[in-house]
Amino acid sequence: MSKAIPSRSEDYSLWYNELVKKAGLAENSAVRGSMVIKPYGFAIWEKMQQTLDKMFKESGHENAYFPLFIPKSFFSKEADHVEGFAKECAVVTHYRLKNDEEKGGVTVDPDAKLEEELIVRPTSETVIWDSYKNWIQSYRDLPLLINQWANVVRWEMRTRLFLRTAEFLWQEGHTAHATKEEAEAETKQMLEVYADFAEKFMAVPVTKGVKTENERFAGALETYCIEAMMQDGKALQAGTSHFLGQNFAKAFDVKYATKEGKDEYVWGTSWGVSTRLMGALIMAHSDDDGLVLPPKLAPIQVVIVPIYRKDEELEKISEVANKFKSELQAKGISVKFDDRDTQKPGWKFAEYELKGVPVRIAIGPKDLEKGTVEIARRDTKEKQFVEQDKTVDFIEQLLDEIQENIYKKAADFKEENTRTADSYEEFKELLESKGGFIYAHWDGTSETEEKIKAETKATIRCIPLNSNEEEGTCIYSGKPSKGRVLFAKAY
RNA sequence: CGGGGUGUAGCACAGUCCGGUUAGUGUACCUGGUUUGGGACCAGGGGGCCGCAGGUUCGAAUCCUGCCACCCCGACCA
Repeated sequence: MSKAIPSRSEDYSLWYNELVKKAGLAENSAVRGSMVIKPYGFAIWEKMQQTLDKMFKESGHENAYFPLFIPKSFFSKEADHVEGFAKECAVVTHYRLKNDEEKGGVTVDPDAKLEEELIVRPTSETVIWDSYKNWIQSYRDLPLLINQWANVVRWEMRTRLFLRTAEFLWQEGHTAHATKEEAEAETKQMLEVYADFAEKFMAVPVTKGVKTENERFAGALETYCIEAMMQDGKALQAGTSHFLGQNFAKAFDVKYATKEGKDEYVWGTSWGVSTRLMGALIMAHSDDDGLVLPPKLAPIQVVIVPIYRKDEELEKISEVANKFKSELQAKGISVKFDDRDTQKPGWKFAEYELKGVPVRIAIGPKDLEKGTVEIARRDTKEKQFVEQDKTVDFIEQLLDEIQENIYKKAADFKEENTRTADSYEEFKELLESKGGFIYAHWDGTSETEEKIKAETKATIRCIPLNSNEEEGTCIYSGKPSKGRVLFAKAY
């Protein structure tokens, strides 16, 4: 099968779509807007999950599970929340089918109408806070630090594999605290966890910041986020962490008794990342030959391809290959020895490049003679011969080097495509000609933000956390501004 | 939901304008043989509700109507 994918320069969107499908990550399903995550794609997601789950547990969180269905009435308890999600909810109205006498097949049984409709969760704040009401009585019950791995449904108009699907997988953390300060600290802590994960594991550099009022989570007082840059210069929101204040505590009447015996509302946070991270991972590093995976998240880190003519040769090569396989595995490196005789070496090379396997070892008759192996790295496509007794150490080091290199490449790209604009003309010119991230002054009003969005399609991705205070004037309104914010076109 | 485009073998496409033998090509698949350091070659073979449903016609992949799905551009989107 010809697996060539379109080039990025030709058509970036098409390149992404084809890559996702050809690399065996995911495909569209029979259900509109919902994808099938295929084994290789799911293996990458599982690695992300395992890593994140460990990070959550190390920071004191526990996993739990709450229902998929949420009673409709729960949504209306928090006004901003319902407004934010109402437009994209899937609703369950009946609980039974029956045979269709007229048209054949089955039809919804009108006698099986639910008293109260159920909403398929688009996020779980409401159902979780309803439980928290019963779980929290006293300051001794706090903080409550819960995470849930789940699927959620948001009825999106236009979907794209991983980046925006009607149903997606994610984790959502929901915590309750005695004080505002504690909840704020939690919100920021989880933002740091996300940023660490993105940079150290996904090798994707991110900008940390706070969302403007327009972009804030429905029901939150403050939304923190990490924003990544894709290879086409567009921004991708990779994770969010929300400070909910006492909004949900008040909506669901979650109070605790203080040491002094007074009743107080608890303070909440919620935070999440989704299978959208897969999109970020793919778009940040991959090239026209296929995926480029960071070693820390690659399901297969090293693949060994034998090159042989006769069965005796394969036998000898297998001995060497299996020795490397077990030695590498002993060091915690995942290895696949592809000794299938149904595909030729060249075919396998192309296949594992498409799948983004970081390191490839080829062993052939020449290597047996010389006591070497050929080692190829996916990120730079460099190949070299390495002596067999140095191979294991070499690879261990090489995996670290690849992890670092692809991070650096992405970080350099992000820096090269981050610019400042001091006038609206310059802003529009930069956005049009170069894209990328643009730091510019903004007067702090939603009105200005929306006008800029309408005229240029760029939005304020965030107000960066590390930005220096700098007096200036808004590029749009000319009004005073205390610092630059990050603008970009976004996914 | 609005504008545009596309649905033909697992995948990529031709054929559709102008209806007419048995619907083709590449690739993938199966069999046999030769091969194997970058997607092998030769020979033979199998695979099609032509997106779905209706209609026009002696006859529909082709014409008409409706629907569905996907892609692009908008709108929408934490």
